Parts: sequence; structure tokens; C-alpha cells
Amino acid sequence: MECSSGRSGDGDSGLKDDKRSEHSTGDDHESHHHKKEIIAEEAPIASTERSIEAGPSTISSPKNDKVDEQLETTKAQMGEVREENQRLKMCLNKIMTEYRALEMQFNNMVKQETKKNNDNNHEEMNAESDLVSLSLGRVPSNNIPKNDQEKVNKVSKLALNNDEEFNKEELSLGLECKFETSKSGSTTEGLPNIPSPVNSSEVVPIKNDEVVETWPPSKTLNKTMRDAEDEVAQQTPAKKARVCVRARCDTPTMNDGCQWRKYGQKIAKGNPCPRAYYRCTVAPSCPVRKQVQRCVEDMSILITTYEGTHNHSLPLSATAMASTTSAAASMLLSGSSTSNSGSMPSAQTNNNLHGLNFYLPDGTKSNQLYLSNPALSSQHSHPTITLDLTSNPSNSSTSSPFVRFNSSYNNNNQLPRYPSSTLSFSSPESNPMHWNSFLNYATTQNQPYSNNRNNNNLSTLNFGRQNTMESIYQTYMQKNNNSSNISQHVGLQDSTISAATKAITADPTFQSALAAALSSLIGNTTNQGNQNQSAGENLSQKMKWAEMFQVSSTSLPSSSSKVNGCASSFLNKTAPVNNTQNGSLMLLSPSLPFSATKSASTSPGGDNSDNTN
DNA sequence: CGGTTTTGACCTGCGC
DNA sequence: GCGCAGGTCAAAACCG
Repeated sequence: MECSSGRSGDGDSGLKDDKRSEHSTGDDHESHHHKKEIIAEEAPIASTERSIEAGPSTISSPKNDKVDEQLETTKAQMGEVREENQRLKMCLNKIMTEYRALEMQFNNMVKQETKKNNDNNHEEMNAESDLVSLSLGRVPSNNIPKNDQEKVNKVSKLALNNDEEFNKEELSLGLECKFETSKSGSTTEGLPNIPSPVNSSEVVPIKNDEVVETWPPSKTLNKTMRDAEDEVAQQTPAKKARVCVRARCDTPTMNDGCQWRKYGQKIAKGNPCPRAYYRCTVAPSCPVRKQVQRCVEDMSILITTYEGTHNHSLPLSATAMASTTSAAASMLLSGSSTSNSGSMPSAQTNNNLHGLNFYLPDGTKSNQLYLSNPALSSQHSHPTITLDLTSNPSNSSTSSPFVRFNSSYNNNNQLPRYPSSTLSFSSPESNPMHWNSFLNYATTQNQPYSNNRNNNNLSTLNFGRQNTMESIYQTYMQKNNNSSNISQHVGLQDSTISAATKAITADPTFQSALAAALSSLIGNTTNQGNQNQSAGENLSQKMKWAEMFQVSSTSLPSSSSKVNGCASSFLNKTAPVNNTQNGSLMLLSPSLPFSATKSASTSPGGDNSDNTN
């Protein structure tokens, strides 16, 4: 399987580069910006000088005409780059402003909370459940056994009173997220995963789990004590929230940018494919683990389950996945915490907790954002959210253009101990025409890098997750421009759009998850599409979009994206060549933030060789 | 030689 | 209490 990016076939060497050099790339965005700035400011001078030099001798020579043309092209490109640079600066400033605001907000909350903790008043604790809902949301605070509540209180007290910055930071993130996710109406504050230019890796809200969740059981505690890793012990909850990612992948593992070490392998019951256990080795004490296993129903689907939160800065290439998974986890927690408050829409639903049904023009209810039983029931010993990136989900009867959201919250007959949810990014096949709108947007994202100056050309980006992106874009456009020709263009009914809008705006963490996924997709595509993108238009629209989803430019991968292995295989399987209205044709890699890892070539953990067992 | 993978043994939780 | 299954450990093997 070769991919269309420049890094095809680098499953080994490329990965090794990642491993050795990506760890210290926490500020890659900035250097990226800086580069652009230099280019934008210096190049025009150079070109001017060149034109001056060439001036007298360039009267009518065809050779010089070419040079002139090149100069003009370069100038135009410089202008575009400058424009992009401005945009990036604006994004950065906006993010920084929001970050500071949230920081201040949190500090105030901590002060309040400390005050209340000193009072040690249980009723107040309950009244402030928005702030100190330490139950991970899966159990209402009033249902927590007394012992657990005491533990919870201990946790909050300890975290609040601990002088160590590390703990403060953890708590900060946890409470911040909890607060935000509990306010479903707040769309601007409700994105806990806005990649921060300060430290994008620190936005991982799963830290909620680790601070918020119940105290580690004796087992975990003993182990960590044995290892003399108190830090880890504090972070290790009894049952961490898990994020399960299902994706089509030919390689043994997905490259999420992190460095993993395999520490075990088991053959789970009911699945002939062994489950491989990996541990993050970026930092020695990092508690993050992941399990990789092939789907028994479809061997091409790789199920990767992440657990825990990185306690170190992540390589840039890993932030996309970390953001996505953490946002998903956050969403899971949010869903849990709001399930009792009734803040989510409950009408039109077959699930009274998260009923979000989207009806398509054809009237079929199957094309919807819906809730159903979890896909992976075996994992219900943990709160689990599943990001279903497969094109044809095994449990999906349709290729929905919308996001599926499965949850087990309301499994009436048999309640799982922990919630499980599924975000499904489904097949793009159904409505390719709907994509033009989004594709236009995506094209504009590449504008500054484009060599093609014909702005009227409509180029097509072909994402693997087209329908997801489509729905997001449509939703946004509908929300911000009710008379938008986009909605005409895509031909969706208002009810559908408004339902989608409602869904996205109702849950900030949902936005966050989508934003993270978008940032990955758009960012990668931007880099891959440098050579082929026609210049788009409508910078302000781009900005709106970015604002809406908080897709920071700084969060976009700035280096050449790695699309191979899983991503490429996924691409080849699911990305159709997309014909635009104008007939212009372009096929770009759908840029999942994953690619084959080094271990993909060596690790048998859950790999293809095991399938023959 | 250091890091990673393999793999059998061990530990723990859960259901009966 | 027992057995099962999932998860982890750790020594040996492997690899670059």
C-alpha cells in the first residue's frame, strides 16, 4: 500500500525519525510561523532587487518575460503568505487570549473551591457539582458510596492543597474541563482542547479522569509504590476513561505520533487476534497505555484503545491524536455528567439521555446522529468512548453523512458499569456532492501555499472522513448564515441542519472532539496539498470557521505529515476520486493523524501475521 | 550494548 | 472458594 504523500513507505525510517527527534518539537508551531514571517518579509525585497537588476536588460527578451512572470508569481505568493501569516497571528492571539481568560477563570474557581472545602460541607459540594463533580460523571455524586465520596473529597483536597505545581496543573486542567463541559451552552468556553501555543500537549482533558476519578485501588497503589512512582500513582485512577479508536489499518498499529513499547500480548476470548499492550515510552513515568487489537468482525479494522494521560509534552505529530482522544474522553465525561441534568435535548430520541436524531431529506432516520448500544461491550469495565473511523462501521446500517454517537448510558436491560460512547465518522460515499462546500473551504486553507493562482478554479480535496467534515461544515454554515447558498447547494433540510447545529453547539466537548479531528485532517491536507491546490477565496469565512471550531492554525501540523500505513490504507479503501462540479479533479490523501509505526513492521501484536493463527 | 519484542507466569477482579 | 479472563511482569530473545 503506497500512499500519495511524500512519506510513503517510510514506516521504518520515518518512524524512527519521529521517535528520535519529535520529542522536542513542542514549539514547532512558533518556529513554523517564524519561518513564514521571514519568508514574507524578506522575499519581496529580494524580488525587488532582482527586478531592479534585471530592469534595463529586460526589455523584450522572452527569457526575461519568463523571469518577470516568475517574479509576479512569487510576489503574489508572498502576498498570500503574508495574508496567511496575519491569519495565523490572529488565531494565535485569539487562542492566547482565551487561554488567559480560562486560566483566570480557573484560578477564581480554585479559590472558591478551596474556601468551600475548608467548610467541608457536603451539601455545598453537591450544589457545586459543576465544579467539583469528581465522579467522572459516570455515577451521580449522590450515588457514590460514602467511602468513595470521602476518597473523592480527599482527592480534591489533596489536589487543591498540594503545593506542587504538577498537581496544580493537573487539577487545573481537570476542573477547567469539568467546568466547561458542564456548561453545555457555552460554546466559546466549551472547548477544553484548544491546542495552546504554550503547550499544546497539556490540553489533554483526560487528566480530568486522573485527578477527578476515584482514588487508585490498593492494587494500583501497591504497584506504583513498588515502583516508587508516587507521581504516577496519584494519576492512576481505579478505572480510567478510555478512548477507543476504530480505524481501517493494514499495519499492526496506528502511528499516533507517540512512542510505544509493547509490554504484553494476550489472546482475548472471542477474538482470535491477540491483543497487544503498549506503554508510552516518551517519558519513563508516563502512565498512558494503549491496547491494539483487530476487530474480529472485520480484520481490516484496527481497534486501538487509549488509556490515561501523557504527563509530558507530546511531539507535534502526537497532539492531534491526543487532542482527539482526550476530547472524546472529555465528551464522554461530559455526557455522563450531563446525563442527569437533562441539559441535552431529549425530544425526538430513542435515548432519553443523549437523544440527537438527525433526519435526512429522504426521511430515513438512520442517517442521524444517534445513540445506541456500544460497539465494544467488552470494554465496559471502563468508561469508554469509541471513535469509529471506519468507513463502513460494522454496526451501522447506513453510510451516514453524520456523526454517529453510540452510548450505553441508557441500555435499559443491562446497564454497563461505565458509560461507553461511539463517535463514528462514516463513509463518504453517499453524497459526494455535499462535499463541495466543505471542499471549497478546505481548498482555501491551502491558498497561501498554492502555486495555482487561478482563484476561480474549484479544486477538490478528498478527505477520508468526508461526511463528517461535510456535516460539520454544513452545520456551521447553517448556523452562521441561514440564507447561505451552501445549504441550498447541499440540499439538506433545515431541520437536519438545525439538528446538527444543535448537536454541535449543545456539547462543547463534542465540538472539541470534532475540532481536533478537523485540525488533523485539514492540517495534514494543507501540507499535502501544497502543490496542487488552487487558490480559494473568502478568508473571512475561513476565519469564521476556525473560530467556530476553535481550529487553531497553530494546532495544525506544520511539518510534512506522515500518511502511510493505516492512513494510506484507509485512504485507498475509502477515498473515492471526487469529481467537482467544474470537472476539475484532485485526489488528496485523507489525512488521518495516523500512520504506520516502526513497530508496525516488526511487532506482531495484533498484526496481520496473527490473523493466521 | 541499549532498546524493544516475545512469551510464560503471575496477579487481580468478577461471576458463579 | 473456585475458575476464568483480562492485564501485567520480567527474563530471555531479538534487533540495529
